[in-house]
Amino acid sequence: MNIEEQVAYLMQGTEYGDATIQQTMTDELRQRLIEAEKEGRPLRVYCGYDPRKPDLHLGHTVTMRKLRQFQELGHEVIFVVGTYTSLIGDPSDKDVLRPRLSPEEVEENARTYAEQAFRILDREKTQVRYNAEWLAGLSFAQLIQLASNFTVQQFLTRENFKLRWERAEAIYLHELFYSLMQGYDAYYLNVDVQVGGTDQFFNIVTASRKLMSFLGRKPNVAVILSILPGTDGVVKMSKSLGNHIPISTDAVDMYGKVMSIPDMAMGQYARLVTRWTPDLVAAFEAGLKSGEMHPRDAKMRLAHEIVASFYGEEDADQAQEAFVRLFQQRQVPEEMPEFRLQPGQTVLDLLITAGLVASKSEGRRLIAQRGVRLDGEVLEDATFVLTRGGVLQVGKRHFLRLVS
RNA sequence: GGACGGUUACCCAAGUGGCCAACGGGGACUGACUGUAAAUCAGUUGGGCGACGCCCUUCGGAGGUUCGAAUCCUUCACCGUCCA
Repeated sequence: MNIEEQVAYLMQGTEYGDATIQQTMTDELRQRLIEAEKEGRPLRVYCGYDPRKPDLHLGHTVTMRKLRQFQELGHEVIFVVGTYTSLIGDPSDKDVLRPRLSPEEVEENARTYAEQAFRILDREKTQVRYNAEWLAGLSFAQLIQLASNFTVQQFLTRENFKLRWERAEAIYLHELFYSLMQGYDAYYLNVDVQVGGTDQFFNIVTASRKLMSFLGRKPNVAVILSILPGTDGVVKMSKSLGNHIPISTDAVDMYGKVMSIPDMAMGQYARLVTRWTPDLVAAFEAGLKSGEMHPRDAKMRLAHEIVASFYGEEDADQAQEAFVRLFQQRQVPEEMPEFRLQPGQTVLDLLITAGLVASKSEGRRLIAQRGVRLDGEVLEDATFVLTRGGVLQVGKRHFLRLVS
C-alpha cells in the first residue's frame, strides 16, 4: 500500500464528530507515516485496556482490529493493560460496588485478557505493558504539575461531564485524573498514535495531546473509532444489555448472531470488525445501496468474514452451511447434542434437565407458545411423557437428539 | 456536622395504603410472515401447581403501624445535592 492507501485504511471506521478534527488527524497521520518511512522506523501505536471484564465481545475487538492493521503495515503495537487504573477503581461503574482487585487478580485477569486479544493481534509483534509500571511511581508533586495544565472549565465542557453537571449528577474528582493518567501513558511510552473509542475522545484528543506537548513531546495522533452497535443495531454492544456477540462462542453461533443484526447496521460492522480494506468496504456498501447485492447475501458475506477472522475459512464455511440448512432450507442441523431419555420423563422435565430452560414456568411458557417440537410436530402438553427418541426442537435454534 | 432527595424486576424508569408480580421504554424469548436469527405484526418476560384460577417469594437491609404496605413510621447501610 502506498501512503495514501495506508491513511485510508487506518482511518477507516473513525469518527470524530467534527470534520475539522477528522481532517487534522488524517493530515497528521499522513505526516507521521511519511516521517517514519523517511527515518526508517515503525510508528509506535498504543491502546489501553481495562482488565476488569474477563470475557470479550465483538465490541471490544474494534480497537484490536485497528491495532492489527497497524501491525500489518509493519508498525509497533503496545497493548497496555490498565493495571493501575483498575486498582483504583473504574469511576464509570460507580453504581455497582466492586471489590477492589488484588494485584494478583489483576494480573490474572490481564493475562486472560491479553490471551483473548491474541486471537486478533499478532502475538509476535505485540508488546504487552502494564501501566502500574510507570504510574505507581508518580509523586504527588508530579501529579500537581500535570494537573496544572488543565482548567476545570476544560473538563466541564466535555460532553459527558457537562451533561452530568447540568443534571446535578456526581462528578468525582478522581474521574478527572483518569485523563491525566492516560495522557501520561502516552507520554511515557513515547507513542505516535493512540487508538480508542469515541468515549475516549477527550482523554486522547484533549488530555493526552496537551500533556505530551507540555512534557516536550510531539502530541500523538488520535485514531478514534466508532462504537459498534449491538445485535439490536442501535445501542452500543454490551454484555449487560444482552445485545453482545461474545468472541468465546462457537462459529455457528457467532455466524447466526451476526445474521441477526438489522440490515442498517451492516455498514458499521463492515468498517469496524472485518479485515476488509476501504475499497472492499466501499464496494460492499455501494452494492447494498444500489440494490445490486441482496441484503441477505450481503449479511451472509459479512457473517462469513467475521467468523473467518476468528475461526478460519473452513469453520466459517461450515457455519454458513449450517445456517443455510437451518434457516433457508428449514432442515434440522447435521450436528446436535444428544440426550438420553429417562423413563417416565415429561417434556417439561426434559427441558429442565437438558438445561434448555431455567425454570418450569419458562418451559411451560415455551410450550404454550408453540415453541417446542418433536420431529417437527408441535408439543402442546407439558406433561407429555416421551417414549421414543427423535429430534427435539426448542425455539428456532436449539436442537437436541433424543435417544432412548 | 446540618438540611433535603434517592435506593423498584436483565437495563432505564413509573408507582406515595388495597384494583401491584407491580405502567412505560429498551433488551431478551416465542409465534406469524419473510429476503436472514433483517423489517413488520402479535404474544411472553419472578417462582410453583391437578392452573385461564390459586399459592409462595420480590420493590436497599432489619423491625413496626394497619384487616391490608413498594407505598406510612423507626432504624441501619449505601448513594447524591446543597449549606457549614
